[in-house]
Amino acid sequence: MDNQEIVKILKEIGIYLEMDNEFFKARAYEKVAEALENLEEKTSEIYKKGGLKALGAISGVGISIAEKIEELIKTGHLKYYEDFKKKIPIRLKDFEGINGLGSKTLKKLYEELGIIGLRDLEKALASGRIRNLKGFGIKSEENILKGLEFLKKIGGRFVLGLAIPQVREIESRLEKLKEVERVAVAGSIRRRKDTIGDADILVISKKPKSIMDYFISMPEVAQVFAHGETKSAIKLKNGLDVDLRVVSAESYGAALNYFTGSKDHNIELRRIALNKGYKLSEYGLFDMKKSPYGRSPVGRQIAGRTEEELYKALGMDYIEPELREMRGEIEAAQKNKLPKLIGYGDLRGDLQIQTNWTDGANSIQEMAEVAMKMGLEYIAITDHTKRLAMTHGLDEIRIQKQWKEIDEVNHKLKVKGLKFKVLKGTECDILKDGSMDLPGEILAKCEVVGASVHSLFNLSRKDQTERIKRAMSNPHVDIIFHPTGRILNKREPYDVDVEELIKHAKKTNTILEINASDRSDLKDEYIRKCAEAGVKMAIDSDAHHTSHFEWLEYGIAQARRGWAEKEDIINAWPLEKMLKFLK
DNA sequence: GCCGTTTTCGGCCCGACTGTTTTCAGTCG
Repeated sequence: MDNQEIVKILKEIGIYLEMDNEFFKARAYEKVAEALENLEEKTSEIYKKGGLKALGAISGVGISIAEKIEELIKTGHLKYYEDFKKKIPIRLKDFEGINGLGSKTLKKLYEELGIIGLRDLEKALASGRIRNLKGFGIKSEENILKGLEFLKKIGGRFVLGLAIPQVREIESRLEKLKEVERVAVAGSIRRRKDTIGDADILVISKKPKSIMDYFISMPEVAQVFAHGETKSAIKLKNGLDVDLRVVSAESYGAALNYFTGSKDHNIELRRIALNKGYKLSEYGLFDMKKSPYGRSPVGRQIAGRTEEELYKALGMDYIEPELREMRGEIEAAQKNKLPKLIGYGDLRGDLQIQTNWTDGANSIQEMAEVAMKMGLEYIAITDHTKRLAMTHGLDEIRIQKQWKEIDEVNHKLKVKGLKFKVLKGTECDILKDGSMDLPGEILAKCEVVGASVHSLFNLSRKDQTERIKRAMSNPHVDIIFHPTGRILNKREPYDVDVEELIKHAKKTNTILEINASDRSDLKDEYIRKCAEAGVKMAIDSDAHHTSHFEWLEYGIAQARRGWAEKEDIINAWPLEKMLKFLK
């Protein structure tokens, strides 16, 4: 049984416990589910190695839950869970993501109307049975109906790069309102998670009403969930949920911190505050002891105007939003041991770019001009190779012709007195056995050799790992592009032992790519492993169009989420140093 | 159900908004 299945069952137990008003037990199960979700190692492996004791070492796992996990791993079943299912046989997964349907409502819908799946729900809505339930009305029926529509249409999470432009557009329109003093985007967007569930926007204002009225009546609004003086929530026509909160300047830092999350990070901060005799809320950090009136229920505000003073008052260094995932950042901040993250302006080059020689839209010259405007100092042209026939991939002859064009572009730049450099590169296909799609003598003449898997995604884990390791061992291969092959919301990664790849990258001095497009590959956890292992990485746009250089920002964001510093990223280095490092 | 230097019992983050209510439960983040 893999982690995902265990996580799903633990989460469902949490929902069942909520139905029985066992909130703290529910939270205990949820916490373990979250811990397992972030676990690299398989839970079954942990159990195999260390038994119940090793399970108990996982954060939040005590005797009771450890035994339940043991039962799941050993037998594939869990009586405790199945008893819940017998009592209330709802397909909980069906209702995930429908706004407004929580555990209590689901229980009621089952007990009163026998609803166990989406189809039952649709029928009940159509026949008007829901609006006649006690505690329900026309509005509740409408809300469920709308939630259902969106679940069918979109369902799930947005890729960061798709959500950010739209949210920034709303942000800039809010900024122009005269009642608005300041706007900030918080939530998982500020943490730059690679996919996001919704958007949170904060506004400082003393006159919230007109801002809220504007917000809920924007042309792209599809549905209004909430419309209050300090909080409003909407769904956009494209399915993205956006929350807007109005806060005061005194509370801005505390509110920004609170609405940025992550939830677990916030809970830990609040716990630390409590231990110090403080209370932390989105309104600020309050000292409950030192109130002039003794132990007042309000307390005296000691921080909250800025995030910086908040972290300081809690006795730790400022933590960048990208790190706030409860992956050791609080402990590191307490010990002054946070990494100095690579900055958003630190990239000097881009080492994966396609042009109209293959499946790109623009010429080498055009790509170079825009890259220069973006502030880069060098790019590598890395068109596909012949194996990828649908892109008209380059063979030995055509790539040499391309080199001539690159020489011409470089010459023109030089004549103009520009320092910008275009490098000769390739995105060479890795064949089934790990050999390369272009001969060694051609690769030897490329300045940057990237190697990619574009075929046979379903090889066994062992074969896929060996295939890529062999490519790494090739004396010409500098970088493995998009090492796990995933595409956000579209394609799962192929089965490959990334830890083994990281080890072999270290051994062979091969660079692993952080692909900044919607592949977001490597992902943050692997980036952190690379940084820890001393494996260097490259953040590349994988641009197929001049507009795609903007994606680099998302690649840097993921690198930061992986605790990467400037020294870990070779294209944050000056050209000479970078070239010297390549094989 | 978990956990611990306020510790083995008694807490567990905390507040806004909605819809259906005559005072609040449910949901969300």
